[in-house]
Amino acid sequence: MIICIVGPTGVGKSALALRLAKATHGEIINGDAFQIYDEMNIGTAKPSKDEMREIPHHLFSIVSINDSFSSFDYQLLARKKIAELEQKGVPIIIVGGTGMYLKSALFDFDLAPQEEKVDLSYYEKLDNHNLHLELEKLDPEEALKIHENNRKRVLRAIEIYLIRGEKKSSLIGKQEHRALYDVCFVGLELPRETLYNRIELRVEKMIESGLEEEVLTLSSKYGEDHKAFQAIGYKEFITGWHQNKKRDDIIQEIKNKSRAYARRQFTYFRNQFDVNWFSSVDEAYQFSLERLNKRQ
RNA sequence: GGUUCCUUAGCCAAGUGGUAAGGCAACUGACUGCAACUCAGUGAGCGUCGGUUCAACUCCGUCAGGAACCU
Repeated sequence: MIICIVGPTGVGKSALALRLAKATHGEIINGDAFQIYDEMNIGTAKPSKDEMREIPHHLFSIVSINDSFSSFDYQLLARKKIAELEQKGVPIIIVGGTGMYLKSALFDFDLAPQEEKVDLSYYEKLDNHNLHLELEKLDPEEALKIHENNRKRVLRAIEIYLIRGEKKSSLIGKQEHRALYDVCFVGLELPRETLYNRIELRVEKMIESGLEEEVLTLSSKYGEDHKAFQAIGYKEFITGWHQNKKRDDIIQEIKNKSRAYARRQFTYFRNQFDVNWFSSVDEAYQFSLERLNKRQ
């Protein structure tokens, strides 16, 4: 039995996971795209060293900022870790806010093991509209689903076809769209206003804890051009410095982006997973505990 | 007390005598190798009252609120 704790940023997922793990001698697997990276601690609200020492935490800080990481890598590592813990017979608690990572690991996503590079330069030169027309030729079904302005996704759908020789739509069509594990999704929610206040407070705490210094240190150590720095808090400081933005404006921007992110997470979890939602942490805790105990 | 100017969605803001750009925020949604990414959709009839006009948010006046300057 796997308990997968989801919800928007700042609701208290990590704390719930920790509490559950302590009570059940369970172990925690990270389901967050940026807590994966080493050295990004303050901005990603990673659990503290003490907490990690107390309870086994997996898939935290395992990738260097230099490395590129994707949902394929996550799928591989997470599944491996799940198998290992199932073998060991401990309760598994996955916590994270990255819906797609969770979905790709837990559901029957078909991601090709190694992806060769294909030359997309012809496509990259096209404007949005013509690029979309190209996808329409290769994979009309997929073209219907992706808006032509969503260049990134249109390009990726074309790339999938070129690499795999099969349409993205047909690859997805072959899947059963069900979870591969006995997993129970537990969602934490709060009224918008309460959540937004918590998020703002959390950002302020991050600033006090030295987020700005962390960003400066890491970006000068590794350079600024890394996927990892797309993370909220890092991105805003890096681009803000270049644009000579005022510190307060940068902080405000981080708050805004965090709120918008929380909103998107709600949309994702509500509509992509079958989640048991709780606005009370205690109730979520009780519910999860019962689920875990039932299987042991 | 006088003169001039301003008043457009939650905020910022463009605009024309013929029925209102855009940005931010908010909300809804999409999401199968960048996902804390990327993308789509949704809102006002223009401070108030009255007048001119075929037609006013756009012209005239009234009142209210605000700004600047003068005394």
